[in-house]
Amino acid sequence: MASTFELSDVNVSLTPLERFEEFLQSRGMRITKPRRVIVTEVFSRHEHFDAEELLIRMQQVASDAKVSRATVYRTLSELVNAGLLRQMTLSTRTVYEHDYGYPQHDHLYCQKCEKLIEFHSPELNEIRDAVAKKHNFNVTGHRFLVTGLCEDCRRRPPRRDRRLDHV
Amino acid sequence: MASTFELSDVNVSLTPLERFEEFLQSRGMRITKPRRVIVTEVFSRHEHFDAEELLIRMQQVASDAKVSRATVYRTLSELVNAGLLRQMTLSTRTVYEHDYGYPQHDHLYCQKCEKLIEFHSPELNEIRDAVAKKHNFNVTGHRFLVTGLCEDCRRRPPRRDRRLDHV
DNA sequence: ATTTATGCAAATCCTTTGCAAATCT
DNA sequence: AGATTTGCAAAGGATTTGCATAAAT
Repeated sequence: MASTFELSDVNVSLTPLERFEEFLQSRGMRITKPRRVIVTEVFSRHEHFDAEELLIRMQQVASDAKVSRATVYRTLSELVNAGLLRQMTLSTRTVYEHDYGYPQHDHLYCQKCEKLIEFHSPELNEIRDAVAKKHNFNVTGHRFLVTGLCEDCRRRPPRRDRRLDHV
Repeated sequence: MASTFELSDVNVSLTPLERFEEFLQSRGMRITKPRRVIVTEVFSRHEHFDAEELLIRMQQVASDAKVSRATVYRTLSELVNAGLLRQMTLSTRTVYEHDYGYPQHDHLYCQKCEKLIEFHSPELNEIRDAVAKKHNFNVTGHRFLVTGLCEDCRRRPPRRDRRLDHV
């Protein structure tokens, strides 16, 4: 059965946890301890992370709050569905980042140190929408990843392995 | 030992096979039958494909030209290194497309039928380079993927599963 | 004759799933 | 109580790897 939840209903003044609880309720899902603990941990830091990194962090919190790998994966998926997290696939791993209450942005990706640098570009959306219009395409989002070498890594001789170019 | 091959040395008038042979030689790698057969098959069609699809195509060619799965993967990787193919990771699979002798472009990705529509946008590079300059970032490439619904799929009610938004 | 590449099957990595037990409402 | 969620371990899918054999230089 389709949920009645719509993005326009988002109340931006809620904390991520409150927002997630609202989402769970709207779908008839339960507010459980593992879910609460995961959201709290996820939003305690702003850096990008992957499932395995989060799992390790989860295993370091108070022993009565430990969560299994399966639940970490399942909850990350729900957080994406809820619009709290955004996910993207880099060359090897799937990374997550905060989406809720965080402005839209894109990334510079350093192929050497794997650092992700965020930037904001309104012009990009204009280009995107113009292209979409031309193709009668209905845009729901985009992903723009600029690959190369960050400031720090430029000092060392760059590597030239095409294998890493795709991300 | 580092190869002396540089992108500026590319002779654009070569066929993909010739170009690959040149690449192999420059690296002291051997020109083998499986490699020749794969390159020929890969460049016999322009559509995007993944490793498994190519493997199936390989198994349908003349029986004396069959190639194993491992060799398909290994050769695809070399074709990317050689600059003949470009690869990108979609939600589930890694797809390849012709790069050699083909103009730079980006894609509209239909989340429903998984179609990839190519488009060209010079303005995009300007934005990219401007942002990079601001961050003292050395660009080697980029990937811009616009997600949504293509013209054909717009006629049916769109799905709203955030899980598919990341590609 | 050497050295590299291939094919096979086993191994790996990341993620998902089945199911009984635990936890919510 | 009744339904959903969790944790575990096993299953999956895609890709990589070790090693003996085949092929290229």
